[in-house]
Amino acid sequence: MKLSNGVEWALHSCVTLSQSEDPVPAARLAELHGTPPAYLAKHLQALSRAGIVHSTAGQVGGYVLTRPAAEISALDVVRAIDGTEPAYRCTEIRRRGPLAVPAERCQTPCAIARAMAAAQDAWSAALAAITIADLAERIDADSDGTAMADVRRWLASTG
Amino acid sequence: MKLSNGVEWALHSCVTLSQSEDPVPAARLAELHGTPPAYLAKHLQALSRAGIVHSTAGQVGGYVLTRPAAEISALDVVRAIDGTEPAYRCTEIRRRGPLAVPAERCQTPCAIARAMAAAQDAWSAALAAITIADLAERIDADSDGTAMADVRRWLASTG
DNA sequence: GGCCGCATACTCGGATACTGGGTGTCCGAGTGCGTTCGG
DNA sequence: CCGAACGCACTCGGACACCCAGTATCCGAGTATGCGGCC
Repeated sequence: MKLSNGVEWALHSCVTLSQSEDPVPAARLAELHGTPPAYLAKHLQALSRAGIVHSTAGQVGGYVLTRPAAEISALDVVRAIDGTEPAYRCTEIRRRGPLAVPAERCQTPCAIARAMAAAQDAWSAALAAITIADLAERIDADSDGTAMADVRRWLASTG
Repeated sequence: MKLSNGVEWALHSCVTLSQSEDPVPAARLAELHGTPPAYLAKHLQALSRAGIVHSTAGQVGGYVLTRPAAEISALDVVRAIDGTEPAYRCTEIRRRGPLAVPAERCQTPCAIARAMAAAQDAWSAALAAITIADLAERIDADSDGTAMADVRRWLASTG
């Protein structure tokens, strides 16, 4: 099980966007995070499709969060990048082979699928409980309250 | 995020093995589950390397669980197949770019990495709480107590 | 001086190559059983 | 009749192709800005 690398970039980008009222171009986010600009842009498109960020074209265009950072969960971002499909997909092994279970007895999911789904729910719940605002606050705390101010200052500068 | 297909086969195989005292060849497990024999064998090798099953060669060889099914968690099986590496790997974005955090301030993991690790822990805990014996019991309950008996009967038959 | 139109530079968005891990398969090495031969 | 040696069939184990999703990149479409010209 491997999570796309873009998830990390998207989460950092959302935290950064939470510090700016004005649109921030993808190229600028890429510069700040030290990532390939074109590839980061691809993931930002996914965030846009998911309705997490709003994009504006033109000379002073860029990306802005569509709603307050406290209303965007880490789960929202992860699902936007990685998709909503669960990690475990039951292929209905029980309905194959010499001991195949007839279809009419497969109303409820396989017990193994239920266990895996419960684990996925626990994972999702943990991510749903964390918001972008929480992440920004914690990053700030890790740096004794200077990190987010530095980001705001850098975003305001002409680069 | 996508979980290897072999995880499903491995879990079903372990449940099946929990119903047999005698070694069960990979080909027989593949026949019961309707899976490609060679590919299933590959995953059983992983279970063997992880110490979950013991393999015996020779004419009446096959695979046997190394310990009671109640002492094998779903997490053990998943990790044997999928590896122990966490889904989210922090690439230390904070240490790159114009606002790079100096190394001496990176003693603790990034707040984002901590959040993702917490989610992974929740996922792992949910799987660790389920044993192969639990799964066998639930599958039996789903079938009104006939499934495991059918498996035992089929394994005992000469096929 | 104010307003309108246009060229411009910048932005996003999707379409296009490349690569690594998962998928699937095969054959060789090794082992325990059954048979057979000798005592 | 009993024991040991042999052959065998069956098993696992690792090494070898194939394919899709993630990785990375580029160029075209569209838009808000700023300037210049006109009234």
